[in-house]
Order: sequence, then structure tokens, then C-alpha cells
Amino acid sequence: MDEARPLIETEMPKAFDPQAIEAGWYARWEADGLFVADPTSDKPRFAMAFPPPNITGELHMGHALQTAVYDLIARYKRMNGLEVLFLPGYDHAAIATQNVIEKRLAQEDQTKEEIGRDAFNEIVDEWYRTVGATIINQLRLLGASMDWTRQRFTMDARYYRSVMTAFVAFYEKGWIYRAPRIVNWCPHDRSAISDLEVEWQEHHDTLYFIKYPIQGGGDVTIATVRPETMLADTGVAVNPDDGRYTGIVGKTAVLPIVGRELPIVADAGVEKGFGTGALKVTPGHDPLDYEIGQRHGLAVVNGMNLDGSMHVPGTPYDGMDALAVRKLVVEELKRQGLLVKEEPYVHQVGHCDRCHHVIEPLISEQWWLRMEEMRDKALAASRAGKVRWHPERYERTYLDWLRGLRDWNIGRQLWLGHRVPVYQCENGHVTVAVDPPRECPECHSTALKQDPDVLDTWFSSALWPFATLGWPDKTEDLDAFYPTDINCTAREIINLWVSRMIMTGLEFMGEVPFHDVAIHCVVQAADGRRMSKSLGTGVDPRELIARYGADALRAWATSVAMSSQDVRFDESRVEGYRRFSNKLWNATRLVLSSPGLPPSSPPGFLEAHEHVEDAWILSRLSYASTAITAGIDNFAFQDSINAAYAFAWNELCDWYLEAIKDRLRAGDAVAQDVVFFCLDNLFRLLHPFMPFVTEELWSRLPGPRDYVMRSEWPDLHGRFVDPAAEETFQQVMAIVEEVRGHRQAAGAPPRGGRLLLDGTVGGTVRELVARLAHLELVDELEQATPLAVAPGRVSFPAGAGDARRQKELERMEKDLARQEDRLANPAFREKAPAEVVADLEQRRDALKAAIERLKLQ
RNA sequence: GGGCGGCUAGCUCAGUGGGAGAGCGCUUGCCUCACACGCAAGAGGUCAUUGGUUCAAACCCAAUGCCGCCCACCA
Repeated sequence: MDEARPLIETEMPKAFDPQAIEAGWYARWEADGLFVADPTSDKPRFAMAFPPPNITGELHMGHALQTAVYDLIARYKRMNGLEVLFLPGYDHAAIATQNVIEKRLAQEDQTKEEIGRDAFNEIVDEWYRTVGATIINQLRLLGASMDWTRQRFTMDARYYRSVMTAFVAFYEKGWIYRAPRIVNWCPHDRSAISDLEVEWQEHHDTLYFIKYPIQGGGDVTIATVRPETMLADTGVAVNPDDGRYTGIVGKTAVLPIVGRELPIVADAGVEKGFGTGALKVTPGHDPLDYEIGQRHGLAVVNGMNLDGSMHVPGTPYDGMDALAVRKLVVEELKRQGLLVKEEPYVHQVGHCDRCHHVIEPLISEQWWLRMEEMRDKALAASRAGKVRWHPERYERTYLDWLRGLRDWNIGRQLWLGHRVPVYQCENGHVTVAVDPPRECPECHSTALKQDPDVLDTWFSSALWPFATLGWPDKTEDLDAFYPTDINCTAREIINLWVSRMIMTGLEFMGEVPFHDVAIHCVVQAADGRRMSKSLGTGVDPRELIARYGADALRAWATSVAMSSQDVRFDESRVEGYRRFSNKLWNATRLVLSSPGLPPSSPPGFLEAHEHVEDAWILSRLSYASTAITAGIDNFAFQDSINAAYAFAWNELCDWYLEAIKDRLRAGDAVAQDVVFFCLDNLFRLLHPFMPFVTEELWSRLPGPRDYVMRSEWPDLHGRFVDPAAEETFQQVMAIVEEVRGHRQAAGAPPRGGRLLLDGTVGGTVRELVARLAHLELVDELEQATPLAVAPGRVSFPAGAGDARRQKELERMEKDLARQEDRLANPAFREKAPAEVVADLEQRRDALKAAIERLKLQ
């Protein structure tokens, strides 16, 4: 009898434990310098600057997904022989981080004003250290193969200098100017913000209709949702084509409560259809009104203080909260009989996208950057095909925004950020310089004051692809790795970030910063809401990694990243990939338990294809490798992961390993060669998606092993494609599946039974079927169930009947009728391609044959 | 207001002109010497609606409905 040899050696536990191997591999990769890019390498270069996460807190699912995508590309490109720079970093995110820190202060009943700038800056520095460390730790847990020797932070001294250099360069070109304009003012942050930082929310308000008397008799009724702003009205406007009002244009209305005289002007910007068609003009508090005021020379009255309180000196309303004033104004108007009516009104109101307070448009003196020239260069670059978008449709989002681009308000009135490098001496001379001047170049005064504003955080992020490489210095890195290759981000920052990188890249480097932009999907909570910590809908990637492993999280992320616009988070799919890891683990366990020497090199199977299953699985591997590679190249990562999964589980494990188990136990060298070859290639193909488990398993395969991470990407060139073997094995699978169906239907035990297959079925097929379906091959068999897919019969030791037969027969006859109908259509035969017709005919014949076999007995 | 995307199995999603798919869940039978994180067999979809193009439509076109996103100076 068989000596009871343990099939599986004990060194591999039964279940794969990601926790046991991940940290170890990451440390080894890093220690061996596998992440470090060499600018002097002979290899072709490939570079990506990772979008710097905001240093506002820990990374969320969106970051995890983005990291998985980037890292898969980085690893893939390395394996393809490129010198890869994958540069990490994080962003100070001026307004966002200031908000987070202020919130923390508020919990201790403190404000930044109370503790002062120095103490605030200390807190900020401490924040940078701790949160920065958390972010880096998370990226490591995910397995990101980033070059930590080149880690960057937008507030590093060197990066700071790049930002200053850019400002000075723009200033010297005459593109930066300071001017009062109407801006989006956040009364909470006490800062201006750009249009892109305004978040619109629906409000249910009241539309008030107010009568303004006209000098010399009569009146005009205007409509407004913000009656309190009327205190700063300086005019009334109507549409020039509005017949109702032609008589009053040129007259003067009198502002109720205040008594100011308001010229009545005609301006095409006024919508005839809205409200009464007459608009109160408040140039100091509304962008449209501001433009109308400019066109007609109306005065600008600033009606609001920077904290959002009303600014109406000499009235009881001065310094009061705007909402309170609204009430009082409405009451007063009622008393005077000037409030005509009130209507409920639903409209969009701007909020600060960081602190969510209502934005007040108001006049403020700000730093502006002219964009025309940069915009035109960016548009030209797109026309020349220099930037490819994936999916393509996002190019329009980008171009539409660019075309309507206006000057950029780059100044912010914050405490946190890059200070505007503009200095003024006591004599009023202005110096703009990268390094703080010691004295005024004109009058040599040393009493210099720096402008208090800081820069929009996106001003610094816009420089990321080259500032991280050392710009403005002519560094080796800059020379070697600019332009970078790919940028991959969420669509919400296409305009905020991607467009601006393209513009500054063209401006300062003369080349677009990357030639491909991939827009990945947004991860929503399981219920479809936005994932956010404040809503309680967030999921911490670290928890998922702890439960399922980084590989599972990454495999899920890459399987959804480019396939749709949004995806609801579904933990069961992550869990599915953990099971997949476990499957790979156990497949390897099985193979490694095969006795005998490590396979010869080169593998012996290259000559011998004695076993059809060997030829078949190699053919399948060829197809899988082609599909996986194409998926990555086409930014369709889901195709890659699906192909790898299907090959590994449904072909290699389900069929091939089952087919060769006996050969493995016997130490068959060819089977070992083939299966090792398959695993070796599979692990390499899967490595970019699931780096840890593939590294672990690859290292366990026999033979000298380096790292799978720096192995070559498989390129089988369809080398093993074998249609004949595919067809034969198809037949095997079809028969086995039918037999299993009968077995189950008959209620027979899982093993045992007899199989008769007609001589027209090849001997290889018969043996394989018998083995895989656990049957004994016989030459004669009575009282057995006929097979449909092949001429033959099967019987089982216990269990009775062939309940399945009648049902199958019905299904097939229905199918046959449908196919015959289609074939009977002359138009189809005439117009459809010949191979489609032939295909259908073949199908019909197969169905006919199957039906015949079932009916025979 | 303009633009874009989605609507496919109970759930989450693949599938861009020729026989409806995956993961999870569900039913049934199996601890079969890799794996119960497993194996096997199943059930379950007029592919949102309507019309059109085509020999042939989940897929192309048009319209409608619902969900979501982006952009936008109607107070």
C-alpha cells in the first residue's frame, strides 16, 4: 500500500495570512533600494509625481484607490525595463489645514488670534510632523513603491523657493497685479477664495419685492433675496429691451431707509423674466451688479465688513449681523408700506468648500494672475495632441473650463501658506524677490514689510511635477525625469490642479508635465452617499488592510478605478480578493508538495507536449498574458485583473491542477515544469496588482530567485497558443460538466460510476474525463444515462433516474428551434458575414447531434 | 440654465452589433489526501421606458423618466 506521505509540507500554513508577510516584504524592497530611481541609468525613463495628499488628516479610500493605480503602473513599468521614478509627497493645503487646526483650537475654546502667530506656527509644524508621518505610513502599508529618498512637501524650504521663484517670474512678466475686485469672501476664514473653491448648495429663501420711489413721481419695484444689501445699493437697472421700463431709464430712484439717489440704467445683463425685471444694483456685493456698475459708472458702496457684519456707518445697523439686519430692514419696509410681497424662493448659494460658511461676494484688493498666455499655450498643446485623457470625455471638461478662464485670484488672507514675496519699505518702494531683501534697493531702508497675504495652495501644487525635481535649479533629476509620464486623479480637481500643472509646466519647462491624464472613479459609501468622516460614512483603508490584506484592497481598487465614474464601496468584493490570495497560496502549496528535483532549466516542456492539458494551460496563459498587458496599456485595469483572476482560478486551479494532480504526486518533471512556468508567469502578471502575495509565493518557487518586483514582465507573444489543444480540452470540460450534472441529479455519491465513450472520442479525452469526473472507463455499459455533448453513456453506483434528461432535451429543442429560425431567414444568409452564418450552422449541428444522442436510448 | 455619466441577477459591478457575465448573497450536496477563505450542481435578468436604424441591438440613433457629477454672474 501507499506509504502515507504527507502531501503538503508543513512549512506553508493552510491559510494565507497577509499580515504575516506584508511588512517584511516592504522592508526588504526598500532596504534593497528597489524604489529608488537612478537619473544616470541607461534605461528609458518613466516618471510619476504622486498627487500630494492634503496634510489635513489620514488617507481615505479615494487615496487608497489612487495609490493602487499609481503603484500598479510604477511596478508594471519597472518590470518592462524602464527606470521608474515614483515620487511621493504631501501638500500643506493652506486653507484646509488651517481650518482643521482652528477646529482643534476651538475644541479647547481657543482661537488662533488668541494664541498668536508664533504659537500657531508651532502647532502647524507639529501637525506637519505627525500627520505627515501618518500619511507616509499609510502609503507604505498599501505597498506603494515610492522613492522615499525624494519625498517632498510643499512647505519644504526648497519647494518654498520654487514657489517664490514662480511668483517672481510671473511678476516680472507683468502677469501679476494687485487690484480691487469683487471676490468670493469667506467671512469665517476671513479670506478670499477662488471661484473653484465655492461649493453651491440649495437654499430655501424668500424673494422680497420692494418698491423704490422715483423722483418726480412713480416708483419701481425690484426683487431681492437679500434685502439687507440694499443699504449699499447705488443704482437700479432694467433691460434695455423691456418695454415696461423704457419710460424710467435715466430717471433717479430714491433708496428707501437710506435716501441715496439711485440712477436708473438700462443694461443687457438684466433678465426681463426674473422678478419684476428691475434689478437693484449693489456693486459692492454682487458680481453681476459690480459689472453693471462698472459699465454705467455707478458708485461702489461697501456694505459689509470682513467678518460678515454690516458696514453702514451712521445707521443703527452698523456692525450688526447681516441676517439680523435683514429682519429689521424688512420690518422697516413693511412699516413704510414699501414691501409689495414675499415669495418662497429656491436658489443656489455659494459656500466655502473648506469651512462651508456662506460666501459673501465683496470688493477686496487682491493679487491676480493673468492667465491668457498660459491658457493659449495649454489649448495649443491639446490641439497638438500633447495630452491624452482617459476616459477621453474629460478632455472637454478641461477645455471648456480653460476657454472661459479668467484671471486667477492667487492671494489668500490666511496664516498658513507661502507668503507673497512682495516687500514694501517705509518709503513705499516695492521689492519683489525670491529671497527676502535685507534693504530696499532704491532707498536702502531696512524697514521692510512683507505683504501679509499667502498664496492659494493650488498655486504651489501647480508646480508639483517640476518643483519636486528641483526646479528652478537645473538638477540631474529635472533633466532625467521631466516631463513625467502620467497623472491620475479624481475628476474634481481637473480644473483646480491638472489644468494648472499643464499651464505652468508649459510656461516654465516648455513642455507639458505629463502626456497622459487618467481620471479614476470616486468611491462612495455603500448607500451612495459621499464617503466622509464627518458624515460617518468613511471607511479607513487601514482597517481593510488589517482584515483582508493590502493586496485584496488594491486588487479591488484597480478593478473599479477606471471602469466607471463612481463606485459604491462594497466590502464583499474586497473580501473576494482576499479569498483569491488564499487560492493562489494554496495552489502554490499543492504544487510545492510535488516530490522531485526542481525543474530543469530551460523547462523540458518546450519540446514535449505529450499531455493535452499542458498544451491547453500554456495556451490559456498566453491569452491571459496578452489580455492583462493590453488592459494596463489601455488604462482598463479591470480587464487585466479579471483576466488574471479567471485564468488563475477558473482555468489553472479548477481544471489544470485537478488534471495533473496524479502526475504531480508521481513527480512528473514535465508537469512540474509546466505548472512552475504558469505560476512564475502568473505571479509576475499579477504583481503590479497584488505585490505582496505574489512576491511571497514567487520567492517560494524553486530555482534561484531575486525579487518578482524586478523580474521581467512576461511577454509570451502568443507563443503557446494552441487551438487544437483548446478544442480538445473544451471537450473534456464539457463532458465532465455534463457527467457532474447527471451525478448530482441522480443523487449519486461524488465518486464512482462507469463511463462509456465512443471510439470517436480520443483516448486522451477519455482518460482525462474519467480522472476528472471520478469514473471508471468501460467498453460496455447497459442501462446508462446517455450524454448529450459526446457519444457516450454514464452510470452511477447508487442513485437513480436521469431527471435531468428531459429538462435538457426541452431546453435544447427550444434552442435548436430558435437557431433554425434565424438560419431560415434569407436576409440573414445574404447579409450576415459568412463566418457568423457558419458559426450558427455549427451550433445548430451540435445541438442536433446532442438531441439525437439523448433521444437514442 | 449648459454639459457629462449611470440605470444589466437580491446587492456591488463588468460587458461598445451576432449564443446575457463576475464577486458576494441564496438553494442543494460534499470536511473528495491544495484550499470550508474550499469543491460540485443549481435557482435567479422582457439588460429603465418608448420609438428608430440593422439580416441581427444590452451595445448605434432619438425622445422620456429616475439617480449622480461638473460647469454657470437670473438678483
